[in-house]
Amino acid sequence: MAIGKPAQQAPAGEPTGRRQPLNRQRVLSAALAYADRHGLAGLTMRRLGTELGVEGMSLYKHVADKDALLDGIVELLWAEVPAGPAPDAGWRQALRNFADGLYRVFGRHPIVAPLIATRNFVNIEVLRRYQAYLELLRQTGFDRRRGLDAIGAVVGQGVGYGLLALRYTDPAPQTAEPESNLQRIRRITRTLPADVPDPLVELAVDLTSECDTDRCFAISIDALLAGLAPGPA
Amino acid sequence: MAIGKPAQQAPAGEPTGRRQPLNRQRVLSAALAYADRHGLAGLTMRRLGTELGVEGMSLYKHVADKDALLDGIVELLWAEVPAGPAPDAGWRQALRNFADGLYRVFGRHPIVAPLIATRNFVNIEVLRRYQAYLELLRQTGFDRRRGLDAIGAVVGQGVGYGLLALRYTDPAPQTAEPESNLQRIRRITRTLPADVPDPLVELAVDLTSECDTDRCFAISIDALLAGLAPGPA
DNA sequence: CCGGCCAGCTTACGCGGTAAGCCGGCCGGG
DNA sequence: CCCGGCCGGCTTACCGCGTAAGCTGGCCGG
Repeated sequence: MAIGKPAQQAPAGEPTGRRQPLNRQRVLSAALAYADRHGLAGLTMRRLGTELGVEGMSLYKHVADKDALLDGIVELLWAEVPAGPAPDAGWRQALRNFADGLYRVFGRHPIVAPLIATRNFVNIEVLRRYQAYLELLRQTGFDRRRGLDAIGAVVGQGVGYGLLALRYTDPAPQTAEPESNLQRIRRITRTLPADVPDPLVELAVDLTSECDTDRCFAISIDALLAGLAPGPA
Repeated sequence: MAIGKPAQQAPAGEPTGRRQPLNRQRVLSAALAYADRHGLAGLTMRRLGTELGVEGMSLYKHVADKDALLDGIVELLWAEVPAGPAPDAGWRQALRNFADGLYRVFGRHPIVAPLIATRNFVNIEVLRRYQAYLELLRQTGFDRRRGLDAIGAVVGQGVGYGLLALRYTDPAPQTAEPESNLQRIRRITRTLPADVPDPLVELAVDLTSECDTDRCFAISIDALLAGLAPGPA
């Protein structure tokens, strides 16, 4: 074998010996950060390894497999959502906050957040939040089932609009200077068949600029909350 | 080279010669069907090729690359949504129908439909539908921008609840006989840390059985539509 | 002082996407 | 009637991925 790194002794900074050992948390946050920057397709066990100064295979000591890694990322994303209602908030305000926090996660992690919608949904962070808000709802007179439905509705909106906002904006290039109008049109058109009638192209352009997803979200969460009410099923 | 299929002449059914040549449509629907049955991870260019009686590489004559294939599948999914308002329907009814059609796609293609939320959003089928419904809204007094917002809101709900319904149900096993209650608990718990408190486990179980996503969806789409109104921004 | 343990390393396998080029049959022009 | 080009499909080859299996060297409790 090659000698590997001869200096297992920490290069300069660690007290006792060897570098700070990995653990699930460090692996997951590194994965989230890496995917945020390099895209989901760019996230690879080997590359994540190098990022952490470690061989790819070593990660398997801390996550079962790549699926588990992705599920762990989802956990981290949920951890950014308010963990429970503010102490003085009414239930509507609390749920609005909850949904809003969820919605915002998509803005902060445009590339990674869709995992929330596509991977295993149930994880501790989710359960903790559901329980906290459910508790509040029960105190307000919701029965368990109605409460779960209400929370579900609110989560559905957060996720739905969060995704929609991304999709409307998404294929943005992220280069230094903003793209010209013509460039944008060409980019949008490229995935479409050649014979798309002009009005549809215009529509496509408007979709990425005219729509105010934030406002749509606010409006419809308010409408929803107005339509909900305590009581048994 | 190997002789390949010696009988290029159609085996029994085709008139002129060789098998019916592939085309984008056939490739896409085969891909959708295959992924429906074998999962997204199971969908492979080579395997899809064999499914179509063709070598994997041949598919690249009809789709640019795998990404384009997936985007094409999304197109097919959208094609299942009502293309425009029924002639006699009011705008609320039309939008409800639209959202509902979208929502149902997730039920019909539980494995594949999440692609709608994660891949390129803009494609012709989408544009066609947006235009059709936008047209109706404008006739009702919405200005273009408000109309787009309304459609967006409705789509957001369809997608959001569609996904949520899947996630609540999802990790179902699809074996012949239904799993025992204990099996289900174990399955749900497996992805969670070992020390989850019991109430959270109970919550997890309830999430997959107690929640009535259909009803949540109906309620909140109604609430939303009630809250929308024509007029300029 | 030493035995076990465990984080991380190495090797190796099968499979995925796809670039590049090849071939053989059909079809339209001479 | 012949022939040249075209085009659908085939072949080969490359590189990177996820991961099974086993190894190793240093730390730590006895």
